[in-house]
Amino acid sequence: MPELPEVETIVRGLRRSMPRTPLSRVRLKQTKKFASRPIASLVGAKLVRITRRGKNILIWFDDGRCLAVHLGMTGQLCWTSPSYRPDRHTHLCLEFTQSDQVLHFRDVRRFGRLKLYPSKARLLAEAAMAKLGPEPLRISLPHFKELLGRRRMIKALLLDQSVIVGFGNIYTDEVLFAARIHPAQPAESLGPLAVARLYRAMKRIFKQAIAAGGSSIRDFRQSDGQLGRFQTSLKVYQRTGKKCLRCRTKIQRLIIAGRSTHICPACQLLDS
DNA sequence: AGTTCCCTGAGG
DNA sequence: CCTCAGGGAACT
Repeated sequence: MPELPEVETIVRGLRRSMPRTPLSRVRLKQTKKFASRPIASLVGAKLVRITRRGKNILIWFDDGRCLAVHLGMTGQLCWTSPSYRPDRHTHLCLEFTQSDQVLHFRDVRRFGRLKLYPSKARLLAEAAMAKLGPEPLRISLPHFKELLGRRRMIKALLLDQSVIVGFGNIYTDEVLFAARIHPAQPAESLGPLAVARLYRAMKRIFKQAIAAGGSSIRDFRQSDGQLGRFQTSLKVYQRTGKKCLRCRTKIQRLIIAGRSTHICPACQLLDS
């Protein structure tokens, strides 16, 4: 569930209380999924910055190394105090010299990823990173138009991180509703007006959701443990059977691109 | 490009 | 007990 706005919210929150002292201790739960023993070698390094690429959180150290964190579905990355008691879902704790800030990573369903890279060059060379598409908040309209010149269903295309990054199931449904586009519409069949609506809806919804601290649907928490506020602004996601806020038709749930999909059947017509 | 699987907790 | 939730890798 963490999509671009939730990941951006986490990154901004993590930056706010970043300790500048050396890492003093790494506590790691060794599971098959997070077999990340090399992370322990970060002791002594200092945090220099925290950035985002798509849904990946990049934690940079003064020796050039980078810890890449993907939250998957239920991952949480929070600052806590040294008195925090790791539970059975806490996989990593980073402690810092002369600091009360402890960074911990929890992931109930273990769909997340932790990986340490020796340098920026090695991170960028990683296939999973190199093939990521453009950032929705940076992309130009002409470039966006270009991405849509394929036959695939628009929803499948938006969800594909190698086409464009940051979309997950919630924001895809919301953006398509706002742009009045049916999720099964072949992308290349969208006219210039529809593409422009989609482009503007994408920018607006991502920006508003970031400003609201993301959407807390199930597990999402900001890096300080607070809930996001954008869930109250969602117009179609999980509103199956409720009235469309634009035309009062009942919202339908269907399966598209293997994902549960929410649409207003009157506002989002499939045209051929 | 579509399908399966990973993983756990919530809800029926 | 069963089904569902879904990001992304690894298949086919």
